[in-house]
Amino acid sequence: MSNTTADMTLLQVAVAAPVPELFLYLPPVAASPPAQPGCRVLVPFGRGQRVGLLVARITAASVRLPAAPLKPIAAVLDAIPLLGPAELAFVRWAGDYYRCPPGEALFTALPARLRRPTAVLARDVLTDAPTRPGAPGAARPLNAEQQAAVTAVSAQAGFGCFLLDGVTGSGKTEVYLHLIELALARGRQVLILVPEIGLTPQLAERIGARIIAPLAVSHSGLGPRARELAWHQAASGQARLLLGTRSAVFTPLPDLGLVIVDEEHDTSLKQQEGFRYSARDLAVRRAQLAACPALLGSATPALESLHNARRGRYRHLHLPRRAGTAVAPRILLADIRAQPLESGLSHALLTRIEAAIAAGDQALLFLNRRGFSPVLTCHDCGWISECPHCDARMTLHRDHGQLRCHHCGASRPLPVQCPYCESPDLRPLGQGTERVEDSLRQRFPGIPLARIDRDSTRRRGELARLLAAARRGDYPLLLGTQMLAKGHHLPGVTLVGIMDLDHGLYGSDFRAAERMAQVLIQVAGRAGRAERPGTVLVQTRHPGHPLLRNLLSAGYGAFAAAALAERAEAHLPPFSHQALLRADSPQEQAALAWLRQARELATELLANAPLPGVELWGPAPSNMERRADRYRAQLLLQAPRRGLLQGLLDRLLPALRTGKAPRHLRWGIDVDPQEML
DNA sequence: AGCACGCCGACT
DNA sequence: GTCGGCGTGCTC
Repeated sequence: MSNTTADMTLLQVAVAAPVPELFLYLPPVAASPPAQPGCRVLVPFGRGQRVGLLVARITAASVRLPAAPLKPIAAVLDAIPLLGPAELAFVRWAGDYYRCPPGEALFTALPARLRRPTAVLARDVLTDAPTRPGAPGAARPLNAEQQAAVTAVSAQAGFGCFLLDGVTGSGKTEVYLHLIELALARGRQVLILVPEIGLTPQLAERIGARIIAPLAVSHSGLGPRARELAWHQAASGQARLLLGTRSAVFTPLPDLGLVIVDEEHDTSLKQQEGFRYSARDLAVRRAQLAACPALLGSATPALESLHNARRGRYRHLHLPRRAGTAVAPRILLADIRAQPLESGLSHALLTRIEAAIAAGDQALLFLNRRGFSPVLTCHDCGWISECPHCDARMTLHRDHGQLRCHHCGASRPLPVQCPYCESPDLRPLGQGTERVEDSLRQRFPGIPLARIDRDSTRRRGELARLLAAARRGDYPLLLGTQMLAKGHHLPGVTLVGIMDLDHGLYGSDFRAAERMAQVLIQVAGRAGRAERPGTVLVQTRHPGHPLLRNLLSAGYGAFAAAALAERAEAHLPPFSHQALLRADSPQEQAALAWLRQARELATELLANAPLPGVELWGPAPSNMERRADRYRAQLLLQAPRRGLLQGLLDRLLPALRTGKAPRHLRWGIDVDPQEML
C-alpha cells in the first residue's frame, strides 16, 4: 500500500538507533527550500520522533518501497548540511567497514550535542573565532634525519602515508611543527590525532607557543558546547588546525592538507565499544580521500604499521638519534628471583632510588596496577576477596576503605574480619601503587612523592597540575601507572624503575609481547631526556627470556622484526585479517552455544561459496569468562585478505540477525580487534 | 535503543 | 477480580 509515485523524490534517512537499515520518508509537508543531504531531520519513528541524518535524496523508482505508506519528515533541523557529500561518504564507508549501523556511525561522528534536536550553536558564537595573537616561537634547527623527514613529507603531492619511526626524545614533535607550518603556509588545514586527553594540553601548548594559526582542540574532557564549538570552527575553516582524540577523525575539514597521528601504536586509538573504529586506520583513509599526506609517528610503531612500511605501502622515515645532547638511557635487568622484596621493590632498585635522590635527580617508578593490593586473603582459612559478579578478585583500596572490582565496578566496605571464618587476620597480597607509595614514604621520609594513577588524578585538572609540578622537579619521587608512561617530558628523571612486566612475557593474547615491549620502551623514554644520562632498571623473574633479551640488546626495531617473523609463521595479523564475533549472556554456556551455531552457519556459507583461506577459530570462552554477571565467549574469523573477511561478514551477519538468539544474549562484531579478551 | 503489546503473581 | 513483571518485536 504505497502512497508514492515513481517520479517522487524520497528522503533516505539514517536514524540514531542501532538498526542496520536506512529509512525512507516523504519530503516535509511545509514547502520550504529542499533539505540537503548531511542535514539533521526530525522524523516519526515507531510511536515517537527521532533525530535522523538525511543521507540522500532519491527517486521512488530507484528503491524498493516498504509495504506501509511512507510518512513525511516532521522537521528539517539544519539549514546548512553538517556533513558534506565527501564526509558523509567517509563516515558511511567507515560504518560499513566496521559493521556499525549507519545511524550509529553517523551520530558517533557528530558532536554529542547534535545528537539531540538542538539548534546548532549560533553564528555569533563562531565570531568568537579562535585567534592567536603574538609572535611565533623560534623553530629549533633540525638535524639531518629530521630535515629528511620534513622534506619527504612536504614533497608529497597527493596522498602518501609516512611512518615516522623515531626513538623517544628524537624530536618527532619538531618534525610535526615544521610540517604543520608548511601546510598552513599553503593554505591547508591540519588534523592531528593523539591517543589520550593527557597528551593534548602538552602538544597544544607546544603548538600554541610556535604556530600562529587558529587552533581548535577536541577531546572527551571538554564540555559538550566546547566540543561542538571546536567542531564548527574546524568545519567552517576558521580553525586551521584541529588537535583531538579519536573522534576528531570525523570532523569536516574543507581544506585538509595534512593528517598526523601521534603515538600511532597506542591502542586507545581504537574505540572499544559501539562503533569500534581505529582512528589511525581511518586517518590514513581520510588522507587518501583528501589526497594529502598522512604521517604516523611513534617510537614503538605497531607491527601493522611496520609491516605496511616494509611492503612499501608506507614510506619509513627514521629518527634514530635523540635530539640535542641527550643520550639514550641504559636499560638493565634486575633478576628478582629469590630476592627479598619490600612491597615489590628489590634492594637493587631501592639503592638506585636512594642514589638518584641524593644526586638531586628524580626517580620514576612504574607499576601498572592501581590500588593497595590486587587481592585480600584470610591467613587462617584461605578466603580470598573474589568479586561476586566476575571471575576476578576485588582490589583492596585502602584510601577509600573499600574492596573494588576493576572489571565491573562493584565495591564493598573493607571487611575487618574474614567473611567466612571471622578471623581478624586478613592480609593484602601483592602490591599496587597505594602500597608502594606507603613503602616509599616510610623508606624515604620527608622526600616529596607524587603518585599518578586514575585514583589520584580523578579531580579535573589534577593530572595536569601533578605533571607540571613533576616537570618543575617538585617531586624527587614519582610513582604511577601507564598514565605516567605516555609522552610526558620529565627532564629531571634520571632513573626509571619498572617494577613488573613479566605478565607481558607470557600473556595469552598474541599481542602481549608487542604491548610489553612498547610499554617498556615508552616508560624507559622518560629517563635522561635532558643532558643527564638515564638508567632504566627492569625487575623481572625471567631475565633470560629471549624476547626481553632481544629487546634490550638490539632495540625495538630488532624485537619487532623477530615478532613479525613469528606472526608470519603463525599467519597472525598483520599477515592475516581478523574479526571477532563476541557474545555474552547471564546464562552460563548460552553465549558459547550460540557461537557454535554461528560457526556452523559460517561453515555452511563457506561450503556453498568458498572463500579461500578463510578460517574459523573457536568459539572459546573469553579470558575472564564471567564479567558483571555475564558469561562471555568469542569466535574468531580470520582471512588472508580484508576483502575475503568482509565477504564472509556480508553473508554471515544478515543471517545472524535474522536468526533467533536466546533471550538475554547480546552479540557484536569487532573488525580488526586489538584485544582478544 | 525506545516503546509498545502480551501472558502469569500479590494487592484494594 | 485487577495492577504490573519484563519478554520480544518493530520502527520508513
